[in-house]
Amino acid sequence: MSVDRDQVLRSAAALLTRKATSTMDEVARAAGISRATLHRHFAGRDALVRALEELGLQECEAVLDRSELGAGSAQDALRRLVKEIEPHAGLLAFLYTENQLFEGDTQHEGWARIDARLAALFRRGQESGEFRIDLTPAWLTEALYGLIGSGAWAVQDGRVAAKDFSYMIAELLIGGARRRVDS
Amino acid sequence: MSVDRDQVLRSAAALLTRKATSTMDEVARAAGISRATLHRHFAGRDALVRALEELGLQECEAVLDRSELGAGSAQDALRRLVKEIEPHAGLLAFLYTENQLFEGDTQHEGWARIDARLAALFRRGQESGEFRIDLTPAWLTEALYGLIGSGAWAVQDGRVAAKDFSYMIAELLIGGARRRVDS
DNA sequence: CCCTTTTGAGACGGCTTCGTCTCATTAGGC
DNA sequence: GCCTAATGAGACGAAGCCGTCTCAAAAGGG
Repeated sequence: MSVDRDQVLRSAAALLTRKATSTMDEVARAAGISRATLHRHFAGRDALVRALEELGLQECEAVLDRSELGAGSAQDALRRLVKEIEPHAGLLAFLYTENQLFEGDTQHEGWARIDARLAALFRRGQESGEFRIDLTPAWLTEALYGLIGSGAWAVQDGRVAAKDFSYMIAELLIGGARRRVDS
Repeated sequence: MSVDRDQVLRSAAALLTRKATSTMDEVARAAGISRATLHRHFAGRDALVRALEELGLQECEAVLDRSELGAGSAQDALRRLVKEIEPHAGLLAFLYTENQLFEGDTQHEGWARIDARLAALFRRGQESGEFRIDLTPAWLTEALYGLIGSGAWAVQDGRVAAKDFSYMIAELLIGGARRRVDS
């Protein structure tokens, strides 16, 4: 009988990804439970969003761990990362735009850790000579977030095929649109 | 005495860019007018957003015209485009995320025109051999929107210098992160 | 088979925002 | 200097959503 908190979170993530302004009632219905039960597990909307943020952080940390960003070439590490992060792209896109709403508020420190790990990957690529040095690691990190969000929305609306998601993102981020003469 | 409608729109755009959930009262105060006057010019919040969408569309069309996307190399055309669109990046970012909220609703047909013109640019680059053909024009268009949004937010939060905005976007989109061995 | 725990349904008040309205004030043309 | 039109300030009800509460029903363990 007891509600699976994690499953509620995941269904909430899926719904809020599609419609970021969903009400608590819609979130509850999507999870197949009543609004009362939803409130018993999450004190309020803020608590729900913060729990989603926590979930997103955990997923990201896990993805970063699995991707072994320190191994092999930075390019391949980045490809592994994008591939691994694909299942969580929707949640990430939601959290990314949600963060823009918290104007003055201090953001969760966990994101600083994620940002640092991503920036370190780009910096490693620059130091090894794989990546160009005129694009800052901070910007590449930001661009990665943006492309993940764009990709998630484009797939959701059918503008891009789901199977191409990780390829399109990784290739654009790594190689850009220009046709390569070398390699 | 009479209120300058266009100026109200622009201040609303600037505010909503920073805080997409601003109330009508905040929008009015930001424009230096009363809520009553704001309502005299825009029937409601929906009307305001739609007017902003119209403004964004006009700006985009104007930018596309000024950029002369058909002239010269596709790369240079894209660089001109990004440079020209910079002043409107905030409004674009707002409208881009706002569109995600209108789940089922049919979006303004004007965006289809913009999309088509952008996709045509990327297709031209592919046909001329400048751009790779494994990234679809639709995805490149989507990625351009995403990077503009990310860039606008990154500049707003101070993670990227404002002066680097167009360079970072155009270079990443065109050349990617990989270091080029050839020219 | 009973008893405890969890859930669902719904009601309730409160809060925020919206859209409308009124009325006094002010700006600016004539 | 008057007259008209626009504006500001504020009140008002309506609507939507939230958070809490109650109570009956259902589940599931012992």
